[in-house]
Amino acid sequence: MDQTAFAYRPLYVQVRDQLVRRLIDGEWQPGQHIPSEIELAREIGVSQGTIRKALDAMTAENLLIRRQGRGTFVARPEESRILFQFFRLVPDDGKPRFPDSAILDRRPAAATAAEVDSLGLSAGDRVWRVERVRTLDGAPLLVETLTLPDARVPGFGDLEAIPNNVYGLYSERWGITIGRASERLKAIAATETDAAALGCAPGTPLLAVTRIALDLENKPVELRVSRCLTQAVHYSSELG
Amino acid sequence: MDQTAFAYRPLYVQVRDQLVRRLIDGEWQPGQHIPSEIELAREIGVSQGTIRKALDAMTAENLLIRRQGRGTFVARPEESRILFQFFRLVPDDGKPRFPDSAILDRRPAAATAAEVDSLGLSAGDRVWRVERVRTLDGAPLLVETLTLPDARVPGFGDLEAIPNNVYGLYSERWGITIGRASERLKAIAATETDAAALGCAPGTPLLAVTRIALDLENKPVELRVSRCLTQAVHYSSELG
DNA sequence: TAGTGGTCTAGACCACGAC
DNA sequence: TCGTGGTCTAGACCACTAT
Repeated sequence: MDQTAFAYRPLYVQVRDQLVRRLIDGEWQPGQHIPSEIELAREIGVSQGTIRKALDAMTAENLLIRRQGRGTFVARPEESRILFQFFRLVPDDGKPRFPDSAILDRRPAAATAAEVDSLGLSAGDRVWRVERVRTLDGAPLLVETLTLPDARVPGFGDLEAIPNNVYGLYSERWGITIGRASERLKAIAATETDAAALGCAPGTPLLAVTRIALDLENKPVELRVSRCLTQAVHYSSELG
Repeated sequence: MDQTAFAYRPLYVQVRDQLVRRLIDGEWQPGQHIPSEIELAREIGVSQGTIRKALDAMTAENLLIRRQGRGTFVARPEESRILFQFFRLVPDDGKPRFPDSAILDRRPAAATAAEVDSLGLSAGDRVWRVERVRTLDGAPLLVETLTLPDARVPGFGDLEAIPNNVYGLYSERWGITIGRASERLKAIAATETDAAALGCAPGTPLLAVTRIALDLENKPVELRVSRCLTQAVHYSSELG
């Protein structure tokens, strides 16, 4: 393996990139057992220690799960993992729980300027927009708008139902793995529409969370704007 | 070094703990050059590889800074680092900048129940409370209340001024290093008092950020409640 | 018992910074 | 040129899991 390329990249980084590529290309499916360190070392032609550094890096990125004595597995977008990795709204007095969802609307549209910008589209590109309300213990928690580029999710309009865990859907239906996301939070006042959906008064302060979800190639997949009631719930963030 | 203790801890973790202890005890000051890997390996009696794993772990915790060719240094609570590590409010259209501060009030008090709970105090313990308003380019950005246990910051009342970067103050004055913090975010309506300080209308939606800052031993040092105007600014959070 | 990942070691060479 | 941290290798042993 070329270790003296013009733009120098450590060998273990090159190995990591090659393995990520094989994940993207679907050679290994979510949940699947991948070859052991020794097999990969033989196959790729580097030492076991270098393979280990690459696998450790991918484990840190939540792409793999390693279990001593069992092997290395491709991470799956299960609810429990999503809950831990991507869902930061926590009841003030308890453990994180996954809210239920009810779809309010699903329709195709032309991307707005903001969507073009966030999702890396071109003017006039088609998108799907989904509006849903999510509840915790029956009480409305948030309303959110999901925007998906039509080109990324062919056949989206034919789906009979949209599951609660849409990241699992993206993975199963289109082989798209959400690797990371960036969120922007603001405090806003509830509009008439939001207030009706949430059962609160117009003007109620809401936590607006704008999320861009990226796949393993860091290409944007989904834009999500959530408006959340935070009376009994907070957004949790760990620094450092 | 005992590697077969009852509660098994990897050698490199034991080394890390020992080195963190030496940081806490002040053997190495912020900014100082610590011994090289080879020296530490000789001194502690483990291999250079084990020292490296311990130092890498501490680097990942932002306790150390390593520079190829120069050496390993104790991280300093400089503005630029704090800005990156602990300050998540970013102008919508630009790079993070450190806001200016103006102290509104500073007074001793008995800890409230919430403060007792957050800071691990006992009922009746004394605290210092600081109220300040912070501005970005002259425009009010947020008002915040800092609460410090009196026992942790002897002589706090004698300070002539309270600097903008209080984490730097904690480090210089009392040898306290803030290692991490956890934040809880909610959307609230501006009170009359907050509105007056921020120059907005009462009832304006504000982002309320409640932060507990912890030292290297994971003991709480400061409770901070910030109420932020988010018209031109957002709270940035990276997931994954 | 066999196979996996986790830890630890020892030594080589490379890239970077200071002199 | 020297000393630093960064990478890479090879091999040993340990802890965990499945059979």
